[in-house]
Formats: sequence, structure tokens, C-alpha cells
Amino acid sequence: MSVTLRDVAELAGVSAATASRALDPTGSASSATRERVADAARRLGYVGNTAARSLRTCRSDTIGLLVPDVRNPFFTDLAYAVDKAASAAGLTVMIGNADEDGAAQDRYLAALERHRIDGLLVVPQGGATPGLRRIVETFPTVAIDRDAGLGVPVVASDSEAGMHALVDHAVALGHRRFAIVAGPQSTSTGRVRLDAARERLAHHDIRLSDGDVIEGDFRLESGLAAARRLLDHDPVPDLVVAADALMALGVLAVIRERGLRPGVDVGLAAFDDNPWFHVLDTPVTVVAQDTTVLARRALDALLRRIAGEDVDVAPIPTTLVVRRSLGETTTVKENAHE
Amino acid sequence: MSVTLRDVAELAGVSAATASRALDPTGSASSATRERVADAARRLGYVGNTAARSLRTCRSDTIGLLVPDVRNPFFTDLAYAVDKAASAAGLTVMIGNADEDGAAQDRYLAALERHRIDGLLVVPQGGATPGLRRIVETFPTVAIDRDAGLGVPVVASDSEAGMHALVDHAVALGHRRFAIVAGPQSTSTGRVRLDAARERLAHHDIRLSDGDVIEGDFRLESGLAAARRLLDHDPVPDLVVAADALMALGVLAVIRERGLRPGVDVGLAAFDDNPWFHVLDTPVTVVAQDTTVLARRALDALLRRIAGEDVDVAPIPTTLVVRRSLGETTTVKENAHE
DNA sequence: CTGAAAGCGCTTACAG
DNA sequence: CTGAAAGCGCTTACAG
Repeated sequence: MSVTLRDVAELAGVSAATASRALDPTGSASSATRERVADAARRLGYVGNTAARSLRTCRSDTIGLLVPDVRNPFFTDLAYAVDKAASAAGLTVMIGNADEDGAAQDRYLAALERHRIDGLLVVPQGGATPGLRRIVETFPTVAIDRDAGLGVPVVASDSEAGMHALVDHAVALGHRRFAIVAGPQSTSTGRVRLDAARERLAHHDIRLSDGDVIEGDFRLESGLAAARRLLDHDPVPDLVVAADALMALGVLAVIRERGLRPGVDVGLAAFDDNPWFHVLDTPVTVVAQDTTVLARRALDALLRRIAGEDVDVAPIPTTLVVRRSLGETTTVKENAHE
Repeated sequence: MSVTLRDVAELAGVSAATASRALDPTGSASSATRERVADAARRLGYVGNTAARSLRTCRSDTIGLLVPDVRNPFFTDLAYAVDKAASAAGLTVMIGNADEDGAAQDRYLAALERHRIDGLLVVPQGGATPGLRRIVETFPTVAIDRDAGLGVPVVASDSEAGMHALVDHAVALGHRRFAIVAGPQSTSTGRVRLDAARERLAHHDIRLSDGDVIEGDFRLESGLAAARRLLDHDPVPDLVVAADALMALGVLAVIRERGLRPGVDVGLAAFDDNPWFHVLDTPVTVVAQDTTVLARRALDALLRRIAGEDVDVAPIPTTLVVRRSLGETTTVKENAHE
């Protein structure tokens, strides 16, 4: 139907094989041929057919990216960054949204498999589904953000150092009564952030009792629900730390709903930054992750896995972005070296 | 390398052709054969190869979706909805981010062409780039949200009715001095929303002078910049209407930056809803678009175009979501019928 | 209902 | 540097 390499070859007066080589920068062809073929291709509006090419080469130049919830700004950003990095490397990315649903995740994974992706970047949902286990055995895979014990390299922020820095900062400001809206304990990020907070608080001789921690699911509504319970405490906590931006937004709403002043009557801090956080009525102090670096490192690691190399990725430093929700004045503190 | 249809056929004791038909629900095969083949496929872990299939059938079962800015929540939502609708129809979608950059858009479009997508859904950037014009001639295409005069069906919200409802609502509340942060006038949505506001205001005997309208680019920063100029006016406007959610967020920040109370000293309203709008300190009154319906209609239209049918899509009704940024109490008003 | 055969559009050893 | 040939994994008329 459309223009094929044969058409180009004919117009250029060479064989299809030669046309193929001439179009390939690394193929051997005289510069005269190269020019004639390029010319013919241009005149005919030739566009290579990836299906034919990948059937022949067993490479699709396509990678998959599976995230739990594309509408969570952190993952939107991550997907954006991955797409950018991959495009720069000449790779196409197929983005899939697990959507908090194991079956949906597996359906999507099956599609990736049919497309014979060269490799997979995945932010695993809590437990690994059968489909995920299967694909991990079949394709080079790198996990981003979360470690689900899949036995693949994991590219993630140094959540521990980030949380330590945040706790230190809050304690230095005089906060003592901490309340935490944790992430799902079925995810490594949910666990690590909570454990790191506990640990660092203990270091400051602060103990968290059971009622001080409520587990959310990284979404807005769960932040709302958790905050309502946390702010029922008497006395009210000095501050609430949320394990992600969306839950923090929920906490902020509840603080106001109670007639309390955020940053004055109750502090708020969160993991993950958000383009809108600095324009909120109370700019939120956060531990920011660098999605660009996360994406680049992950893609690097995946490319190396595809090439059969072993990879080992160091945790990626976070940044403590001090704003005003803990009652401070604005500055940015790097905590790369913890 | 991986399991092929031949392997399945051998194990099942039939020819590859029969195996192919047995696996195809519409292919003719005895139920005994069907079972044996399905069994063999299961045991071998057979997964079809889309490259081979689409090379043969000239269908990729893949569509492209090109948006101007994936990180704008409206487009994130739209992409999510399109992906969901497409998955349900057994289609894979390749999402591309033009990223406010014509060259990036064309690079992405070229990739889609190499993949021989079955059709394209596009939210066109201002002017049509060469790559876009080309692809529109080559593949069935449907525009979503914006009309760039490409000569393809356009699936969009009824911005005009939505803006009329919003203006009527604001006027009924007593607002008279309007200021507008418009969308880029190079986009149809930017133009239609502004024209509709002007028109409806005139109907209420309100005229906008030049300084009352500032053109933004649908992003946060432009809302910030526009609001700073708009709020320099003396007297300050009764309200600011923003052409999208991100710019509205910027306006809200500036209102507070000036020490004014949103919804009390200055009203705010916007086009597009946003999951976070209802938890802001001042819940914003908006004209909400239904991205799910938009996506479904667009996919429907595209499928019909692919089938060679003519399509004609009616504008999709918006919803006026009354919150408190104009000084009201909360209710939702449908304005399906203007 | 089933099989043999052809062919989709490429790339790549193999010769020359 | 170039060409002829084979083949990647499917699907689908064509016979039977």
C-alpha cells in the first residue's frame, strides 16, 4: 500500500539490499549510492516499516513503561521524563497504566509482550502479579521507584536520606508531636519512608504511637480520610507528614476544614514535590525527587540490561525544599550527602 | 527465539494455518481443533507477534495520540481516558507529547508513521506543522479538543455554551468588571472561549476593554504573569476568568500575593476542572469538561473514519460546577442545553 | 474444516 | 561496494 524499500531501490537503480544499506548510517555503501538512495527516498516520501524491520531484526526499538497511576503527578512527571529520555535515544515508549488493578496490569503486559518490547521499565504495584513475574523472566526489566523483590535492578530515590533530612528539619524547628500519613505498606516506598521516619524520630528521642500513623494509598481521598482521624487527636499533632503529594493535598484541606492555620497551628510536610505546591496558600515543604535523573538512570540501566551487562544503580539523592508549611522561611537544602 | 505459531501447530498436530484459524475466534475450525490448539498455546506460553501479524494484515491495532502537553492535567486526564477506551476496544495507544515544540511533534509523528498506526487522535498545537499535514493525508485522523482547520472531524466540548453559562452565573452574582486570562489565540479553544465570553458579556451590556484581556499559554506561569498585570488595575476587577485550570492556579496565587481574599475581594473562575480544585483554600468555580465522553466519542469517530465512514460529531456538553470562588454556595448546574 | 503456498517489507550473511 | 537469496512469524485466498 505505502511506499516500500523496493520502490526506493528501483527509483535509485539499485537492489533493495543496497538501498537498505545506503539508508543505514552504519551500512556500507558508496557515497554516490547513498545520495541517490536518499534522494529517491525523499522524493517518494519513504518511511520505514517498523513491523517488517523488527520481524527481521528481532528488535522493536520500543520499551514499555508501566506505572500504577498515570494521573498521580509524580508518575505523570516520571512518564514524561522517561519518554523524553527514550526519544532522545531513538526509542519509542509504550506507556501503560496499571490503574490499581492487577488484571488491567496483566492485560497491558500481555500487549507489551505481543509487541516484543526490547525491555520494560516498571513501577510495580504492591504484589507482583503473575503477568509481571512472567514478563520479568522474558524481557530485560528495570524497576523504578519501587522495589517489589522482582530480582531486577531498582532505580529509586534515596528515600531514607530524604526522610531523615525532613525529620531533622522539622525537629530543629521545634516540632515534636508527629503524625504520619504513610504510603501503602505493600509498597517499598510506603515502607521505607515510614521506617526512616520512625528511625530518625527515635534518634531524636521521639516515639510514634500507633494512632499517630495512618496508612493511605497515595491518593487524595486517603489523605483526606487519614487527616480527619489524625486531627481528632487531643492535643492536635504539631505537624503531619504525608508520604506523597496527593495525600498532602488532602491533609491540607482537612487542616483548613478544621479551622486551623496550616504552618501555624499545624505543620505539613510531604514526600514528592508538585508544580502547584509553591502557589498554594501555604507553600508546602517537601522532599523532592528528581524525576529527570530517575528516568535517565533507569533508561541507562535498561539499555545495559538489554546489552546483557550487569547493572547496579546507586540511590538517587533527593532535595529538601523548605517552604512555609512548617513555619519556616523559604530556602532549598540539598541533602545529597546526608 | 520465542514460541511461534509453528511450535503451537506442531504440538497440536495441525498446520500453522489451522492453528492460526483456531486461535482466531472468527476463524473456521472444529471445536476439537480449537481446543487442542488453545491447549498447546497455553502449554507453550504462546504470545502472538504483532510485528508479523501487522506486516501480513496491514493493520497494527495501534492508534496514536498526540497532545500538546501531557503534564497539563486536562491532557493527562484525556490521555488516561483515551487509553482506557482504546484498551477496551483491543487497541494499543502510543501517546506522544508535542511539548510545545513543532520539531518534537514531527519527530513523534514520524515514529507513528513508521509504526503504521491505524489512525491518529490529535490535539493540534497552534499551527499545523508539515509533519501533521502529511500524516493527516496518510492516516485516518480525528482532532480532539481543538480545531486546527485540518479538514478532519473535531470532537470537542461545547465551549461556547459553557462560557455563556459561566458568564450568566457570574453576572447573576453581581459581577460586572470582568478580567480574562485567555488561552493562546493560535488555538481554537483559546479563541472560542474568549469570543464566547465577549459575546455573552455584550449580551449583558458589559464591554471588555483591551487591558481586561491578557493572553496566556495555558500554563501556570502565564497565569501568574497575566494576573499580576490584571490586578494592577484600579479599581481591581470583580473577577478573573481563566481559560484553563493551570492559569487559574496562577491567578489564585497572585490574588493572595496581593493580600486579597479570593472569592471575596476578587472572584475567580476557570475553564476545566481539576481533581485538586475542590480542596483548595478557595474551591474554584469551573466549567468542567467530560474527558471520558470526549475520549469515547473521539475513539468512536476514529474507528468510523478507519472503516471509511463519514462522521459528524456534535459538541459535547460541559458542566458548570459552582463552588465558592465567586462567592457562592456549592451546587452543580448542568448546561447541556445552554 | 484443513493444508500447502504465497507473501507482507525488511535485513543480513554469503559471494563476488 | 553490491546483488541474489533466504527468512523473520504470521494470515489468507485457493483447493480440496
